[in-house]
Amino acid sequence: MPAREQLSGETRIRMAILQIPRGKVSTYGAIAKAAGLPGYARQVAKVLHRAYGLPWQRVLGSGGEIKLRGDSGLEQRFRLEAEGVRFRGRRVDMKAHEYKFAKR
DNA sequence: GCTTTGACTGGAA
DNA sequence: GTTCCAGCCAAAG
Repeated sequence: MPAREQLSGETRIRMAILQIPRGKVSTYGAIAKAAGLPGYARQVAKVLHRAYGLPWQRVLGSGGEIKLRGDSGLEQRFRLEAEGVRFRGRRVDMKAHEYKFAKR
């Protein structure tokens, strides 16, 4: 298999997102870092926007805040609650649901 | 190949 | 709580 360094940023980001288990969530910054690309939060957002087959609902902004607007935001919240994720106001209870990526 | 875009972040006021 | 600002940089057009 190819070394991680040869994979595109998009691919790495996708792999990181796919590691998030059901009932857990993560943030843009954390995913970028887990993908080996610290500071690429915006890239994560763009990949998610395409999100072919990715669990996009498990990705939140810093502090567990939903960054989507309108319907998408409501749907995200709805889907997460269906997985057992608890909300406090407009944020997810990160203390209970933040996913820590495995160490390389 | 240059310009725009982006579901961001963290700090300051 | 808020608004504003600068930084990050690949992917899309």
